Amino acid sequence: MKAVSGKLKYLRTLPSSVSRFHSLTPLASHAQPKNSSSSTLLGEFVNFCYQRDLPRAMKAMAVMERHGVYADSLTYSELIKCCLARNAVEQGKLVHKHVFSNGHQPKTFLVNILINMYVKFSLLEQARALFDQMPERNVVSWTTMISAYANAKLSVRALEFLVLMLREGVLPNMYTFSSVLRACDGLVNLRQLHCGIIKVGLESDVFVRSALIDVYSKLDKLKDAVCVFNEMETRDYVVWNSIIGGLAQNSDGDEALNQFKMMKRAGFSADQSTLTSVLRACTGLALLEVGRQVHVHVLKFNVDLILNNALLDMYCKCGSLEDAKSVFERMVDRDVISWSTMIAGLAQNGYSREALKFFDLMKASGVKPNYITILGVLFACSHAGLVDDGWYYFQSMKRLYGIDPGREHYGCIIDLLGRAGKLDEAVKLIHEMKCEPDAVTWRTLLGACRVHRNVDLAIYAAKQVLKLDPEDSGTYVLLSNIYANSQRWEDVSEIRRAMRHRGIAKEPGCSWIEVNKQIHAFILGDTAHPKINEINRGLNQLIHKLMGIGYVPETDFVLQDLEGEQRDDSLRYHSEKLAIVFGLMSLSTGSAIRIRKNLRICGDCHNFAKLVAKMECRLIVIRDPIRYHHFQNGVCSCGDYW
DNA sequence: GTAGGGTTAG
Repeated sequence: MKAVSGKLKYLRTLPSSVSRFHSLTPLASHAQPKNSSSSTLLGEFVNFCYQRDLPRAMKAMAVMERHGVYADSLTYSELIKCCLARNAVEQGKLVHKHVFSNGHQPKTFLVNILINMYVKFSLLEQARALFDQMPERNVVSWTTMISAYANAKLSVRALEFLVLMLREGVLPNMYTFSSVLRACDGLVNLRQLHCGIIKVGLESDVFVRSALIDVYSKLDKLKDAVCVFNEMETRDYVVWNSIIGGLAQNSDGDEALNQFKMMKRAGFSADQSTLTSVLRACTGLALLEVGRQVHVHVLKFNVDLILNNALLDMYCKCGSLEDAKSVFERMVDRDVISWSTMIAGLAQNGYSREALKFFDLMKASGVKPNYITILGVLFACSHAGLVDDGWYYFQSMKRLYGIDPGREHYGCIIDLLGRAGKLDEAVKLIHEMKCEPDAVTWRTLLGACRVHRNVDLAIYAAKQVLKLDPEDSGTYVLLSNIYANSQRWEDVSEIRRAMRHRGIAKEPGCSWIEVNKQIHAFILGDTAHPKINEINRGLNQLIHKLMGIGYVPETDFVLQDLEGEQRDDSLRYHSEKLAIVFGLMSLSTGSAIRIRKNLRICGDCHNFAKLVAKMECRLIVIRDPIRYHHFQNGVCSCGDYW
């Protein structure tokens, strides 16, 4: 065996030169390396690497190591790519050992690739060890580590590495910033980073911009996100997706849909991410018909799980469970989110038994429930008044599924006990909670007090709500009504004073209905709708007809008007009543009337909707901020508890 | 060789 000449070591072989080695006999397992020349050995190895023949390349590499033969960095990078593609962790480690085995320090380029390999194998410690040993680290070395930490949600470490990098005098590039932005979980850091980006002149990079848009919207700074978006001269489809996603996730569905139109106008077509966000916007706005239109485009991506989950949720939240079930049945894959969406969707829409059946099916299919799944299950129990089942699931969730009950789970049980009239037990549970009750917890109890007309406890619960959420106008109104009903005028004026002092005004009730893919909004006392006179006439006639079958407009609203619209002459014109009449006028006979509201539905409107549904033989679905009400044949799916 | 966007509750 001839000694290997220095020239041969780290011979630079470009991919275009691969053909040079094609004529060489491949290194068979029985080949005698002793008879092979160094160049033949190397040639075969290079060939195997570029052919992505991992087993043979690994064998050849072992032989080379025994003979002190080494290839060039580019060939090793091909081999590492091959290990990554095959998820061959052990082989990857051998390559690492091999390139360091001749006592030479490999090129920075190659070490960066090895670090990246460990990162992709989720072996962060190995990546870090390799990084620490490097005599020289360039921007790629630093960015690879920063990106790894950002992916692993180790935000502090990612930011720390940026600082260390700057201290070492390495200038971050657009890759560094788009990586580190993902690790940014505070506004102060974000503002600093944004300044840094502008300072080094990278603010026009599309990757950096889309990351900025994303982080600003995740930190609830939508205005800043929109600002970054508007300042852009060139936008690509990811930038569009970032802004549409940001808007949809921040409950600005209108603007998300608007930007989606602009995106199409700018010549970009929607991909899975775009459609997911558009569906989320439809979900928030309860736009069933627009959602159905989007569904047609979703069919192109029928194996995309996230997109299908968003579609499921859209149908559930728009109150069309038949569509949701049909999508669910056709899905190729279903994960815990698909099942949880169905369980919560069925429960919220009043199909508790079916929700629990889905939970059994989910377990049978081997999918493990998570925190949110159990919430849906408990919600289903509380909705159907299944006190024992609810308790069972609540008390066994830790043991069976390893999930600690959180505030929301307690909330479901408080609701369950409250619905069953067990108010004392509900209060006891609040005091026994392992986590601090919040405004939502107390509001849940307040809801139960409203249903069971427990004035003293309602006052107590309302005070607790206001301690934790002093801006909650609905609770002020409710408390003031309770005091008024008990002739406690001093307390009434105290509440009004507090409201004035804090600048809290009652939010006007608003209902939305979708007709011909257009949203029609009705606001209490608002006469802006072009057909308002016709609607008012229709409403008066309808009320007259309903009174004939026993409708008595309610006047006693204390403890009924939980966050609902005002109790006065305008009661007759509550926004959902206007929306129902408009629905009757505009939608074809027999089609469902679907309405979304910003406030809880009041007792009178609830009664009104039940009777209209019966008299007109219509399904009326009203989604308030908490619950869904399906009115059919004179009854509501909520069982008159909300 | 290093980078950006999407799903369940509240």
